[in-house]
Amino acid sequence: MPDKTYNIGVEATMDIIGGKWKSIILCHLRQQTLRTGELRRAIPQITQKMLTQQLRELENDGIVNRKIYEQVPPKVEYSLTDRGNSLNAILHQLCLWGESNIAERKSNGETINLLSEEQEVNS
Amino acid sequence: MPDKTYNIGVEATMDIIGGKWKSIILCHLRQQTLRTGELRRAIPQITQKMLTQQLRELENDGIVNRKIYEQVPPKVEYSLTDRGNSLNAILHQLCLWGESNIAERKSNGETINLLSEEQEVNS
DNA sequence: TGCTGTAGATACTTAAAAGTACCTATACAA
DNA sequence: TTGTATAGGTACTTTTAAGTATCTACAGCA
Repeated sequence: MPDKTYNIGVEATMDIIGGKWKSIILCHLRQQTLRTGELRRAIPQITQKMLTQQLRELENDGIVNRKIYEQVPPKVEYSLTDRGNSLNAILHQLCLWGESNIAERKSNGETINLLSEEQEVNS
Repeated sequence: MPDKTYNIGVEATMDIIGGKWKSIILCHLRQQTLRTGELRRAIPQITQKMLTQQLRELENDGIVNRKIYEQVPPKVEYSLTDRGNSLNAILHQLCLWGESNIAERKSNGETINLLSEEQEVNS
């Protein structure tokens, strides 16, 4: 796809963080390097295929680093690039906004939940 | 859809600003109230159907206000709610990040363009 | 010897998002 | 009287994103 044209900056940014998983993956990479399996366990609903696919795209966009340890069984670590870090600072604000927005809407009587790592649902 | 559960704040935020058009629409509503037609002209590629649909969803999420003037021909104005304004402050940063990211990538030899309202492509 | 964990790839299917086409109704201008 | 602008609605199709199932290869453990 040669020569992609955007009409506004946010369109370009959304091209990078859009979709169901990328923003979630990036938020988990905030402040820490994670192995593939650690990411997968941090985001239980994601499939191996989607995780790999999204990480590849983020790598191609220069947002995450992929470090391969040449050993068996394989070990691969993902971390944010400088560009990824600058983006993640804003993403973190979106994360905080989402949390307070949920709190606001819950106090309005809506039923929306944010699961913390602690309070798991045991149904 | 009763009882939606999110695992991380950014997931909830993306539920609101995700998709191809919403972030763009919101950025255009920054600092100004716009009529439907003004929005449509500001975002030439969007269709009437998508514009209306996305605005309805943003209204349901408490992000935009819809003010109907009971007159013929119809007049409808869209503006940001307080909640919309708090979200838009962050969205504006994503916009700026996108612009500088494009500049960065262009200096790297990639061909990506950001059209300002001035410099139209005359091919 | 067979099972688990590691990090993928690939073909295929399903679900969701976006786009197209065509419809309403009325005021105003040429 | 025909065309334009206003702000939509609705049925249908196409495109894109996401999900499912199954495959590789090797080390270490019981």
